[in-house]
Amino acid sequence: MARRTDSNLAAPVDLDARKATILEAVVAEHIDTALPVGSSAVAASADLDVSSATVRSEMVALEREGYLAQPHTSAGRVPTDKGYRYFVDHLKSGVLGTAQQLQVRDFFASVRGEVEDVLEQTSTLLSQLTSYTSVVVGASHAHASILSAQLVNLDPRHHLLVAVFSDGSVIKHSIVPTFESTHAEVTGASQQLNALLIGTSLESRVQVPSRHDNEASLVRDAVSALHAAQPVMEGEHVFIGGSSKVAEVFDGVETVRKVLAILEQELLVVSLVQDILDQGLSVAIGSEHGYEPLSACAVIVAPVMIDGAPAGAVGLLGPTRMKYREALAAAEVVSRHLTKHFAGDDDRA
Amino acid sequence: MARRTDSNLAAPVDLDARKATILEAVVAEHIDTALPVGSSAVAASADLDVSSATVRSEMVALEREGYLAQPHTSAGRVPTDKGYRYFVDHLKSGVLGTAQQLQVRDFFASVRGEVEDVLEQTSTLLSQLTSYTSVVVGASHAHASILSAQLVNLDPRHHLLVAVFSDGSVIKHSIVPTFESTHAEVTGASQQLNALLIGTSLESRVQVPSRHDNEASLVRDAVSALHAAQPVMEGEHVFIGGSSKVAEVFDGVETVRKVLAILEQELLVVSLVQDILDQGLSVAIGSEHGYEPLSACAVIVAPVMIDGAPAGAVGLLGPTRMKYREALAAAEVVSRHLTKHFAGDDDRA
DNA sequence: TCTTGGCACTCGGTAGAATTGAGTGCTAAC
DNA sequence: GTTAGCACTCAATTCTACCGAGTGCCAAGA
Repeated sequence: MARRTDSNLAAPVDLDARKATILEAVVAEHIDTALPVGSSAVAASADLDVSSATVRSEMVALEREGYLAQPHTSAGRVPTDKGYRYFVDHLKSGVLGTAQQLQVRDFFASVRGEVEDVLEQTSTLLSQLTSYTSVVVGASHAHASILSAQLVNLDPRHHLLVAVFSDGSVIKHSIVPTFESTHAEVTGASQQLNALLIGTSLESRVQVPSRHDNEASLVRDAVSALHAAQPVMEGEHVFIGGSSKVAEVFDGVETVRKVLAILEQELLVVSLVQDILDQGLSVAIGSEHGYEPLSACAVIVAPVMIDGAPAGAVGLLGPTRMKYREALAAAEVVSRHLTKHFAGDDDRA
Repeated sequence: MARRTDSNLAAPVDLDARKATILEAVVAEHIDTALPVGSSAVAASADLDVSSATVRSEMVALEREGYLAQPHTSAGRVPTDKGYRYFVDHLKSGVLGTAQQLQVRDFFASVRGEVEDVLEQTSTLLSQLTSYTSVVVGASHAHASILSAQLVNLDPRHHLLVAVFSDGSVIKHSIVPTFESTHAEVTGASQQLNALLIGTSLESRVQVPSRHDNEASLVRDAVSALHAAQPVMEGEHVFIGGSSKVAEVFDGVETVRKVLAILEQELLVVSLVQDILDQGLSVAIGSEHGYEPLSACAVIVAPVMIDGAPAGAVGLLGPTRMKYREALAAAEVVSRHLTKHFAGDDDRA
């Protein structure tokens, strides 16, 4: 399973077998212990029958090539982002533990409710499965068509536009005209809106009435409000689960603060996920995504499909030394279930 | 301004003037420096003309009475929760800095949009003003009456109930009957629902049709779905701003983790805020609210009113050594503005 | 009786020195 | 090309001494 397209990067230079084994041993060990890994540990663990001295000389090579780094002389080696990248690219895909598989199955067998609720709960699930912070990004409504649009009279000066979309989403928008409207005018405008908007999507432009009466004016206000809402929709469906994991998983208050600060900006999180997907990656390590404050992080993403079209994504955010195999497995399994949940419409009991 | 009712606690024993001055000096100094405060510092700062020895002997008394504590012999004193409580109860109310006042004014002069958006942005504002994590709890919809209810046909087996309330809120709920319905049936059910529900609130029971045709069945499903949604509504409107401040303001990863974990459970946050309001407090210090994981925290709350009735609250969460005067001032100012914003309906341009 | 200067004492924090030990790089021999 | 051997490096740990902020107590003074 390729975890990276070669589109925008030099073809991955493959290391010879022994270097690869050593690199992988270092990464695995470091992920486990969070400590620099020494040559003797590698010589002992990996089943290459060479002495630590040999490992050592290979390690200088790996360091020269940028896969490993030394915190200081006389310490063991630590993987660089490039080292993690190699590791991830050559990872044989893992499987979820049976207990976790069961948990996922149970979850999707019993979730019900609105899309938003499902996504929110999914983000909690994903975070529990992995002990990392999870991100679930919902579909954009841009392409959904409008099934119903109505204007509701709150009081003479305040009206509420409520639009229902074919994907089951609903948006509302206050309309506060500069004039008072009669009940009849609002009802009339509501009917016109329905006629005008049903079947259109947020992307399509519609012909608004050009008359100057209150009713026409309401219709114009409503339509423009609706189209103004479009950019907002993107960010509407971000669910972040397990933000407290950030404090468990990163060391250094400053890192924790920076990551939390990023997570607070949901729009930014959406574009982060989107960027990674656009790059064709399923894992972005360290500085591979451009977000400097997250340079200590690795982000895993997996797209969710509806009708074969991308319609959102699930993601995991952890330290660069995260447990890639397990986390990738979890993200993939959950995204697959989610895709099925929205496609086969219902694995409900 | 009383920050505590005496309803459930022994009447506050008032300390003699000198003890009070000393206690207040210790608290103020500790809030400022986060360090234990020594007798000489107090003797120097507070304008009581006594020697450090005298201060010392008073401090032993204050410690015996539970207002102060010593981290260890030969360290200065640190306030206990009881000490903070005295401090807060005798705090003369502060005023916001002019820059901040301006910021609040500007904010409320220019916010617009749906209630949810306003509340969310308010929570960000409050957190920026104070450098603490903020909580904004929106009104419950229980009392709002229904202005419109309609059933929209997504496909023959999936319908969406959309209800609009007099307070401008909208809720939706999927209806997935066990049978397929014609367009006419859905439209019919929609009309019946409108007739049935308009003017009722989520609290009032309505008479549902007892017939056995599809249309009646849809109506029953929709009504019960709507009433089942009620408990959920409470939690619908919680906005937490500045959760990254948690990492700035508390020391100890474990504390940060615990606090974040609490903040993740929005329902819990709502009841925390509600509990504090119910106790008649505007500040809950340390273990005064029953939430053990938050024993290192102080929580400030200020109710938001609509039409004279409580309709939500704003809150701030910080360490027990938080800057009470400023934080209280910010919470009060913001809650007042918010109240005005929703009442005077609009200080918009 | 309250206040205060004086004084011995406590104990966390810091700074420096010594030590440890994991791990390296190099080299000479296999 | 591999490896055992060895000198070297350097963070981390331990130990020591010591400083000093702060206390508690007491005896003298108001």
